Amino acid sequence: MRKKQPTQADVAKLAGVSQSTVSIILNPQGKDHLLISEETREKVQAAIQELGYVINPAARTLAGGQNRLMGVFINGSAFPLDQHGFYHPYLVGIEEACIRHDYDMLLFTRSDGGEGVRRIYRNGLNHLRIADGSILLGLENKEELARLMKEEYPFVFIGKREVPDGDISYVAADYFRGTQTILSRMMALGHRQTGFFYRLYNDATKDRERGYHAALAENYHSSVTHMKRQLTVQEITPAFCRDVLDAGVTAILMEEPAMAHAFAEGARQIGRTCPDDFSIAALSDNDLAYLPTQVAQELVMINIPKLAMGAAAVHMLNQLIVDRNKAHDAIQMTIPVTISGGSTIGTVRVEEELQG
Amino acid sequence: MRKKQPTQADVAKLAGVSQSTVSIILNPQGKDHLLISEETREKVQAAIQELGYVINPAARTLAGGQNRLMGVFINGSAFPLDQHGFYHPYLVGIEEACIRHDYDMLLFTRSDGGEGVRRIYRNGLNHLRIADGSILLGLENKEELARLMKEEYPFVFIGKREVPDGDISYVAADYFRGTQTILSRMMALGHRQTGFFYRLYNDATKDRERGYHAALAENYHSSVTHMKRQLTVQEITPAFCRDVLDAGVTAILMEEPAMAHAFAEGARQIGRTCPDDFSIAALSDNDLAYLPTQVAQELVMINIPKLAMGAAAVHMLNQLIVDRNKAHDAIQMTIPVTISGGSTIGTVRVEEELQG
DNA sequence: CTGAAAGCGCTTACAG
DNA sequence: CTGAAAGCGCTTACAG
Repeated sequence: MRKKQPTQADVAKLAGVSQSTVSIILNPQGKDHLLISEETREKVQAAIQELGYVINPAARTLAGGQNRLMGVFINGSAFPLDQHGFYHPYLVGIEEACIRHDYDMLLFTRSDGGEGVRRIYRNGLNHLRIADGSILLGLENKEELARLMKEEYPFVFIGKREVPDGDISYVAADYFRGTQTILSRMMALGHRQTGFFYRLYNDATKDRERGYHAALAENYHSSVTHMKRQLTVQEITPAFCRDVLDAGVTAILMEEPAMAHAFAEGARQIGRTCPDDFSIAALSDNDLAYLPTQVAQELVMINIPKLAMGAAAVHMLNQLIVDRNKAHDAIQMTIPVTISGGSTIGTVRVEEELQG
Repeated sequence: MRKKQPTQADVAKLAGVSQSTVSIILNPQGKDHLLISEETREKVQAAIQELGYVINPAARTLAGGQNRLMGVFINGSAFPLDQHGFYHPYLVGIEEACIRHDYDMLLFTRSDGGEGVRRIYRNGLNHLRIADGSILLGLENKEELARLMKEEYPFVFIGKREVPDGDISYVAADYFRGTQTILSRMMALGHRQTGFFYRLYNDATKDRERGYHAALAENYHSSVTHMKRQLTVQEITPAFCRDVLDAGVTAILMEEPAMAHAFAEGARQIGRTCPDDFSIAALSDNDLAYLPTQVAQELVMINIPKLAMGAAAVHMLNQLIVDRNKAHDAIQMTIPVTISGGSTIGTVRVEEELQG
């Protein structure tokens, strides 16, 4: 039979004080804390030692205290077998910042209703509520976000999400400026015919798209041919590459490195090489571990500052938790990206220009 | 100002029933659950929908319910930057099993008192108590284990730990049989002079040592020369290798692959090669990612079934939690290991035998 | 089948 | 400086 834990009342009885005195001593941030005499404090500490008292976090939360629990809701595995998980770098940043801010991490694992999508609400219950606040990664369900907002549950989204019913707090990568920088660099080297290819059309894609158009607008004032479409990696065949290149496109922006790699491979098979015949760049560094090391090093791409984003999310969420009783605007933070690689962008060949 | 969440009392009022009826409906495992009429049930569900009611987990825990929270206490980073963390494969198994058993994972991150060691108890408070039970990895502090036992907090240790005050529940790898198998294989190939080198002397080392002696005992009935000592990788210099080999030792067991690799390298520098001049094996597969791929493939070594161990820990802990009000013996489980590689073990050369 | 009530172990005004 | 008391939102006997 499991023994009953000692409670504050037990401690109080042993120390010869009231239970609230014990509570006040245990809560240094409370306003009465300084009023307790050193003598009382020592008696209580001694009783705590003697009984092996430990606080009951559930009772503390219920009574209005905090658990210092930071929830992490991932729409996927936090510990994928291959260790190259998309989310891993965010989690590194989150864990590190949680340690600094003195939070434990609560990983919600059991929200998969068998539909392949993890849901926050099941049976009408918000699982997140046991944590003081939560960081959300990869959640696509905007309804659930809207409901969390309505409940005024403190949360921070990693990645950008625009929801209908008002602003949510998020930390995002600056895809706008990253994309703009890369395309401007290409256009400075003479490229005029551009292509923009994405895997999914989501809020991040919209930012990249805006950056793409901003670069077009500021770098070229006469008309420019450009292609823009949604693609899967499987669709990037040699035939597709020929179509794109024969249309005169020489500056290619792909959402994912794997798509850029597939294009370079497809083009090679029809005798076109990079950067001689075309320049190419990726607008993220996702799943880089699955590409050859050389590609990972040479391909021009946007590096998503995942560690910094994870850490920033913890900072922001801590702020929301601390201020949870004040009226509060959403905090939205955009973190600068860096651009790596270099050898997949070059000047436009003279022949190309003559042809074009 | 944060809105107050609706409570069961609010739901009850709207549905025109008592608060306990709402609770009974929300707890399908409770004994009164079947007694509620379908009509009442529907009224209550409708009220829950309308109010957006969500249960308060802290209140539920306090009142004796369960949170289905499984704590994970790691003496290190759960999300190491290099992604080759020692603990990662355990966590993969734990996460997967937590999903199956419907637990969320609570990662205790904030127990580092700045001493480089994470502690369960701080300020006399057991942080683990918010979780229904916890899995412990890499905890060296036997005092804390003893205290957890005294409190009858449900926990499972990953790795073997013998504590003074009784048995703890653990899941361990079968280093005994793994070591015995490897050394028997070496001795079957003619090796008689053996060396056993370890990095730390802990409970796992003791198991390996027992396996080592078991193999010696069963394979050779006359006297045998053997070396046994504690080592760091740094100490494995060419001079050290010469000493060992010149002493006639031909069968070498190293705790870690890195130690085995260092020995093979050191030996190569003094002109001795494996498996011609000696056979070598590692008694774990820790930190394999840092060794050359070829070494990782060829070196004979014990593969620790980390995924299976993590999953088994969750199963066991779930059992302890379910049975927490019954008297309970500790559950101790040893999981078979496999042995990989092969080309670092060979027959003893005739010259060696003549020399020896 | 359903409700009134005790109790889980805390925090926090409030009263002295 | 310290204590008595209300209340946080549930679960679970208990009574009907």
